[in-house]
Amino acid sequence: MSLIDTEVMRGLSTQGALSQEDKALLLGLELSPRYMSASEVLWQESEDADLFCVVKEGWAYSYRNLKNGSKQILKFYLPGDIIGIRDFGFTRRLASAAMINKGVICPFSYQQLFELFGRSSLAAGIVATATRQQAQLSERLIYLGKYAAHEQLAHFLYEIYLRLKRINAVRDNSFFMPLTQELISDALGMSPVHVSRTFSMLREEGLVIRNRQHVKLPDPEALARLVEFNDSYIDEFLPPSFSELLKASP
Amino acid sequence: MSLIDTEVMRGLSTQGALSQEDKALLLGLELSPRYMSASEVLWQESEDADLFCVVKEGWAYSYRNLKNGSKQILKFYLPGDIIGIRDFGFTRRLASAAMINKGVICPFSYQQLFELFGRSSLAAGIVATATRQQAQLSERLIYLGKYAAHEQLAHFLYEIYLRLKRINAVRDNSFFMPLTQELISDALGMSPVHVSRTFSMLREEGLVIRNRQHVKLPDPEALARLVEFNDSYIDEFLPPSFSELLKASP
DNA sequence: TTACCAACCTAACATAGGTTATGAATTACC
DNA sequence: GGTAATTCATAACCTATGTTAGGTTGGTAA
Repeated sequence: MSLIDTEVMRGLSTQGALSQEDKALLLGLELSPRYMSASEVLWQESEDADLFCVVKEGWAYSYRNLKNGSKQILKFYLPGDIIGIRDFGFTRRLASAAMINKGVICPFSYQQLFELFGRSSLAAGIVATATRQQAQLSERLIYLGKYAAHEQLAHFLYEIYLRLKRINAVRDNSFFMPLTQELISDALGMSPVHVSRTFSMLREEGLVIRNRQHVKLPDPEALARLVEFNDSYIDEFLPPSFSELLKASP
Repeated sequence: MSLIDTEVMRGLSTQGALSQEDKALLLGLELSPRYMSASEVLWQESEDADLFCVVKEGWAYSYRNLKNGSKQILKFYLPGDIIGIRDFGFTRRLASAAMINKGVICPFSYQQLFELFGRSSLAAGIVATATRQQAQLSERLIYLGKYAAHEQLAHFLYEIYLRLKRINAVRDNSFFMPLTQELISDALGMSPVHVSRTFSMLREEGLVIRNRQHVKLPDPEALARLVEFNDSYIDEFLPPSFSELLKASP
């Protein structure tokens, strides 16, 4: 069983348009398979990310450990699935990964993937963008799953705050946010009434001052501590391999 | 303000490695900006997907309308963000998108993006894979946000069922699933006890028969109806532009 | 000014799901 | 084979959040 049988190849092959050259290229990427035991860890959150894997046998999953001791599973991987492509575009793993039962995985290095992209650094950039958006989505998934309403809202506001700061739209810890509580409720999956209640709570604790579309976070760091915010998914630099590639391009 | 100021460019520019040629290429992609009013819809779910947009002014958001009349917001987009890249790799929109307040957006066609990828159909394949994974994640997000436990579990099981069917691992509506209820609870964000309760419920309704790692769905379609399953995100063919590109490659 | 409407707040009540606990069934390990 | 450790089922109780409802505020238009 080779990469030909994986998800990518299935996608490409259904169109009957994969050249022999491409197939050879892909097979060239294939490193030696690894035999994994049940529960064996593929990688841990925040380790260096330099490869992805095709799951050949067995089931695996990716997950994040939460501060309260529990964990949120992001995805289960079945035979033929690719695991680890999510971190392509980041220097470090955003989530841990482990086997469920015993199986076989086949690793591929990101470096080789970069080379596939050839001279177009733009392609890599687009991929990085898509990847980042996915990372933000994962972050939200985690908060929806396991946190209380006030933690969700705090996380949400702090994320908006960081994203606005990047584009210089924050002045004196205040910013413009054209969202109604109803919109926020649709985003966080809670009722509008509870959004209001939760804002009141945060206000009483002096964490958020809100007047219609004007929001002030008197102590952003306190908010961040409340939610144990991990901002690497918002603002990370490109990994070294990216910049190497970019500098090499004419 | 041009694409240079967007997320992609920020990422690439921080490394100081974007060639004049690349910049010119990007600027060439830029179509004429569109002035949008508040609440104006960019596109609706399941429309043809053929472009993405850079939000230049104003806020926007992507969302899915749910069967119960409410909606789940997937993401808010601030000035400088790219909206619609999520659907790259699909023929149709997976979510709707609309403005929040008035603003300006700048559309780019997918077709041009494909051409950027140049001759490497593999690059496009990798992107498509990453995109699909993101789509599955979004689907989960929606279920975490707005649905009751039995709907979440039904959706989860039906998704596993479909993914296993693709790789021929389903026999007589039965399949092997090496997950404990605890793992499932970590994935769905509910307590293990409630997973058990919910399995009991589904069993009593004759929808799911489960014996340890052996699962049978006597009537998969009934399950699918229960959750109004949209399987386009699992099993979609590549869009026409992809196959054109692939056939054109030597 | 007046009327109207959307956004928001707060309260009272209902309920889905969390928590804790106990026992039964399976599986893993000596 | 026997013992321990998982996994699962079910029950009793509790709490966070949903629901319904009524009132306040602020903006907008006639």
